[in-house]
Amino acid sequence: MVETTADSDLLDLRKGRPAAGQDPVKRAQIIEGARRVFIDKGFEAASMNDITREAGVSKGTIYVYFENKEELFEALIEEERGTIFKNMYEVLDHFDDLRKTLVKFGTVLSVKITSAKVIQAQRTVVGASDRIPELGARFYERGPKRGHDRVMAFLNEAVERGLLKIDDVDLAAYQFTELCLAGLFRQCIFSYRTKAPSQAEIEHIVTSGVDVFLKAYATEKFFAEEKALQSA
Amino acid sequence: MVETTADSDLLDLRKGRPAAGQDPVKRAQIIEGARRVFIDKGFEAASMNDITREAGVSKGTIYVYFENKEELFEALIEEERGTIFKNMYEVLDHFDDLRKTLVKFGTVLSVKITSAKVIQAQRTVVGASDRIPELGARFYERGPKRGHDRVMAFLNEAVERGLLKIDDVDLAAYQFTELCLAGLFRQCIFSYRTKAPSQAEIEHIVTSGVDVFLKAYATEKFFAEEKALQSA
Amino acid sequence: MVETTADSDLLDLRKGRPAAGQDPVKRAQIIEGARRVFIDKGFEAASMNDITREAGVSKGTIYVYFENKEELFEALIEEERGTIFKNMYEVLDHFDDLRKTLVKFGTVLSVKITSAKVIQAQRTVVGASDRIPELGARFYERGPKRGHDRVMAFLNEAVERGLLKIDDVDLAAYQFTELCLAGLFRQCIFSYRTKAPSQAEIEHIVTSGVDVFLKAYATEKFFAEEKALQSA
Amino acid sequence: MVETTADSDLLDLRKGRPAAGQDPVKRAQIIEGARRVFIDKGFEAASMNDITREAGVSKGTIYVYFENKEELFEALIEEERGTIFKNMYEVLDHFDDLRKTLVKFGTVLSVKITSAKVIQAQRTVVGASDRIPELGARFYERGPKRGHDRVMAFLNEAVERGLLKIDDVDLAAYQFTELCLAGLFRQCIFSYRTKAPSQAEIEHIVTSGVDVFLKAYATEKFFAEEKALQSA
DNA sequence: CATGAATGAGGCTTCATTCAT
DNA sequence: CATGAATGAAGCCTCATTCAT
Repeated sequence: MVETTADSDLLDLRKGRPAAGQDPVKRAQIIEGARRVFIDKGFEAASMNDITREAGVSKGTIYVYFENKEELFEALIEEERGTIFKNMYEVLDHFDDLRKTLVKFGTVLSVKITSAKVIQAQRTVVGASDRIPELGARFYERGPKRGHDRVMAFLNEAVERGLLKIDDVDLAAYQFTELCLAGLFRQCIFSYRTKAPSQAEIEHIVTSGVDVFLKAYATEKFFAEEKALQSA
Repeated sequence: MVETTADSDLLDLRKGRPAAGQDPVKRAQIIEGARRVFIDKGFEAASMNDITREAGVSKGTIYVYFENKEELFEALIEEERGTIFKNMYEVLDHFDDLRKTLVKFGTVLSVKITSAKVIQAQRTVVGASDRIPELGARFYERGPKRGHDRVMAFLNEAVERGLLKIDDVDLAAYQFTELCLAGLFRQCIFSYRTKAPSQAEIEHIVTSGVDVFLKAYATEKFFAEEKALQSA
Repeated sequence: MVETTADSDLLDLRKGRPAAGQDPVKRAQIIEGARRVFIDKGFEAASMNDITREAGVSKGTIYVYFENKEELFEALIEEERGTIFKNMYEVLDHFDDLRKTLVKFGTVLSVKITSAKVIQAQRTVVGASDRIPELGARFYERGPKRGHDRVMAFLNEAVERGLLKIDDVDLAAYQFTELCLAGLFRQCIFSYRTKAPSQAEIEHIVTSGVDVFLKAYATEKFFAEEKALQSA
Repeated sequence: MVETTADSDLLDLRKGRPAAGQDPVKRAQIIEGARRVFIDKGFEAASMNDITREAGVSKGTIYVYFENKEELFEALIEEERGTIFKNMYEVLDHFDDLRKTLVKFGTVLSVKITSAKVIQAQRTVVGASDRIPELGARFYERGPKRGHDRVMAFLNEAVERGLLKIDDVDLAAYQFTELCLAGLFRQCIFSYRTKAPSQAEIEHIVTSGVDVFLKAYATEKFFAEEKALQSA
């Protein structure tokens, strides 16, 4: 699925100047300025003047492209969400070695979610979720929730192949994700960790998480196949 | 452990008449007003006037007790943290039946962390963590982190008793906690869930989480004892 | 008398291609849009964007035809004045039965001046008269004042015919006009009346007004003739 | 009837500082600044900054005393109305010589309504009546309308005394007022006249107006008494 | 020439903080 | 000391006007 800026396909690329609020370059420029300011200061503390300065556009122009501060913020968050979760689930597309796939995906997930940029964006969303609850809900629904569905689909396939035995796949998918993040998310989002975990740390956590997950849900068949593979 | 207002030990009790900002009753009154307003509206949207009204104190008085809005907010968060995490770990104090204890503790933890009030408080902290990173760090360190240490201690005891076999107890403690929350925390904090999970749901999640945890870490001895107990 | 756009005689028609701001159709189009917006919202609250939209012309084009917002407004008011007072005095052109003529004219005058559209236009002019005093002055001079002159001329003729006896015809003309409006103008312009008076009400007022006027100024001759006419 | 600033009687004059938005001196100060600016520029063109400067109070203070710009404006207009129409009708209180009383009252009325200050205030009200129709309506109702009622009462008394014979006293009252203003109001409000009419001019108009009025409505009895009085 | 996107000064309003009472 | 009226900087947003296309 391709994540693009909303409406971008409506833009006519005829010669001449684009219509008001239609120039994708300028829109991107505004969003980029907004990103720097909003992500850095949060919704309330960010001022439209700051964004104006950072984006290098005039105040009036921003208001041609976005109705008001809140809408600009929401557009930014949508963008961020698109960027963050893009390409995150490709690993799950080709069913290969189960353990390896889980580790690989868990690592990608963990690295992404705990990267400095993404944490800051999530912090911004959380901070604004009180004033604009739908914002956080939409972010979660179109971001983490979709990822969760992909994980469920993947686990279901593994069940069908007789490699896993799971009563509640929905719950198991959550468990898997949490095992891969094991504390990192909360630490990061509360600024307890001020920088992203190292690759090594993440690998350690994910390997262990997958291990726990498989010990709980893998079938005899899975372990037999794995043993066979290793002795080969 | 005694939970007191931060800095309270810095207050000097020299002389007879209490110095400015020394009356603990008035202080509590201010904090209580601040709680209602800050938790409800978030840091930026809350106005000192709101707090004044809610606390029933004059503006000047607030400024005697707290340097400024930010400091008042920080003091409130300290208080909240104390309230939230108090009495949360008592279950772990008496080592009894392992599975039961884990389920009991996991339930308490999950209920607490996902309760509407606590989620809102955490959202407020997260939202402010960009502007005041130490705030979130301190919150995490004195709240969740301490809990984590208690869990570690508990797991270590179980290991010593030969009931669990764990390589990395620190990591296992995180895994346990996350298994008990399985997705709930993120769902709540992003306002995807707008109300706290039901008791039944939490029990389902915790039971399953403990199960996974024990399948991964429990020893033969543990299972044998458990079987014996059940057949008794 | 030819009512044209003010200044129209200043437009030079030199050369072949019409100079900037010369196309009278486009000019009318702009004025028409301006009318709808200015009359509806008043000078300050009307935005050039509104006018642009309403007139179906681009902003740049408006600024070719009119120096700025104020000048456009003044041009519009000139137009309005022309429209309002055109054909208002025809009744006075043919000297016929005095009382009937006065009633007929008074009615036309009263209906016109108190019609919703005209009241709104006058309100707009009055509201702008502080900022642009000449605007109101010109409006009055070329509108009501000219009407007043026509009334004076008519009264003079009646005096010459021996039907009226008037010391100060100028004053009498004002008195006549005011008697025909008897309170309506002030009520309308202050929005105390929110809709135009009914035909019946106006007729009642005008009939009475003319009666008062004639009792004060008509000669014996007039009354004798009138009596003769009635008994015939 | 005493016209005072709204709520002024609620002010407690206890020692110390007055409550927020309660200090009548400051309130008057703000209104005075608002008067200068609003009356001079009209509602829309006046800026709160102008008023701030003119009143010598800070912006915040204005907003303690008045909800917003519109409310401040309305308060000002109420004040103005009170000031304008105060003491205007005292002449009618003691029934004395009819013609003299009418002339005296007509003069007071005419002088007042056409004074520069009052005209400007009325212009401001008219200009704002499009945006805030109730404002103009209230102004008219509590100002000119009340005056009209007083005139009606006076005329009724004269009718009862057998000095006047009037079918429609309501209409006659309007006619009387208009005869006393004979064109002046419209001339002033449209800025055709840029300064108030002279005392002599007003006397001329009013004398003539009363003459017309009496010729139309006075009884034989009135003229007989008047004749008797003069020959005495 | 017409267009309308862009500008940025300036409008109304809020609110953390101060300080006279 | 407590109070809360006053301050004024700064926030969001509008709109007359310009000028590149």
